[in-house]
Amino acid sequence: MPTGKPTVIPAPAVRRLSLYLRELENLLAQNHRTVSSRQLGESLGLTDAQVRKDLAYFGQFGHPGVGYRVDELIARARHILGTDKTWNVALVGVGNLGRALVSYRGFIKRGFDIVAVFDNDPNLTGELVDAAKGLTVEPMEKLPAIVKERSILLGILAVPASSAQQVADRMLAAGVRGVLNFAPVALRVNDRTAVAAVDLAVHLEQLCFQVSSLIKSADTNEKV
Amino acid sequence: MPTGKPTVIPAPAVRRLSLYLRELENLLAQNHRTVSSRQLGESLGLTDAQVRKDLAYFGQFGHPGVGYRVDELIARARHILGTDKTWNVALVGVGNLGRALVSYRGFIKRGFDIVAVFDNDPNLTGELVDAAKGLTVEPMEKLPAIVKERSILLGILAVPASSAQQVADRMLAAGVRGVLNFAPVALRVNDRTAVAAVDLAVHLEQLCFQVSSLIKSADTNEKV
DNA sequence: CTATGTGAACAGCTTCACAGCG
DNA sequence: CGCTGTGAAGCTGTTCACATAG
Repeated sequence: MPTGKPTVIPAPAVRRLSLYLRELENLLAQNHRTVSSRQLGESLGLTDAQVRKDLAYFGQFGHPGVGYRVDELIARARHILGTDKTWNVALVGVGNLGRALVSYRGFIKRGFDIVAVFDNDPNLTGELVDAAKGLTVEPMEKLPAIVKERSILLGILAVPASSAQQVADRMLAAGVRGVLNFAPVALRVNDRTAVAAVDLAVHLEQLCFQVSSLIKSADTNEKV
Repeated sequence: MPTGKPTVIPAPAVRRLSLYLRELENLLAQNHRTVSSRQLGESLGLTDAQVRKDLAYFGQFGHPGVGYRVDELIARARHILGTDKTWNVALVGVGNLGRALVSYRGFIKRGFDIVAVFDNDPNLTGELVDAAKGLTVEPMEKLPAIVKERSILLGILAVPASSAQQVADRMLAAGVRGVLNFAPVALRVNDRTAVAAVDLAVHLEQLCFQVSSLIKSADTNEKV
């Protein structure tokens, strides 16, 4: 028997799928029943062809002459991304950023529940970090037990760069399969594990480059 | 006279330049004098050819037989990205995330200084958000004056999705030329302005997709 | 002999344009 | 008609392989 889905999906298409999903949820909140590839593309700065091609990678769920049914497409996108069920997440590092992430409401809305919080600092152990959930800070020693107990597959790393690799290693040893890394270092992990990185300074830096380019080209046009 | 630098630089190369710079600063801290394209690539999961090609877009600053001088390359990369001088930044939205970003140490290290903080909520006005800098929360009405006064070109948006567009509009009207958007919506801006977006839930979602793929392919291999 | 810089080959992604369906 | 799905074309980015410099 040949493979059921032979096509390999381009990484950029997967990234955009998240954005489509976000936009679709906004549309649903505004009571839109259907949306065309043109509308969806416009709101994200993409062409209609791009949207159709992307969605076609994941299956055929458009309706010619009508567009895409919003609720249907949301369900499909969630299923493809894996967020049609809630994922339990562990967070390590109770600094300013860690605390903000624990109380960030956007996660639970999209299928992620931070169910355990760890820190190396014994002074923080037991501190209540989320009153609504009754979440308190656990010591790192408890990581393996809690990860297994609560079926945690995803981890958020909000520790300083200097300890990021070592904490990541402990997460993987405990059974975590995906790490969202906020520390400004590249992590080394085995090929059974996925890593996504968010470097806040890098994002500002990229913005800064874009702004510099804008300013420079404005100057040039002025002189011409 | 023809254009001095005819080549247009690929966006992925610019993104990677930030990562090279970060890695180079780590190397400098470890007292490395030079680095080869192979070494630099390995630490970031890239090929040596990719690194050389990227750096060549920005100029010729390698030394055949030796590699790249770390301090020299850092200076060049900073100059290209525009972070060889410090940028003043305004932050809007003093929620959990906003507070965490104000006290994030990673920004100043890389050339970004949050010099003003705003919030819509009058109850927050005057609150001290950064003791070291003596930064207090300003009301939105003061945005235009303070942006001009402190030569602010970059803004960080840490407000709810529902008010993000409107706050962005006010930032642009005040003279901000680049916006780093943490709200989960696509912003509409004029073409004189740059936007970079960080959607925390989207990053987790992408991670989740990768993990699902890993688990799925492991299952498949097991059966074969 | 080591390591860069770069044309040329290759791969992958995006855009085009249109057949086909509701 | 309107709008999707999709081969084919076009374009952009990556990898290769080697001339060249120290």
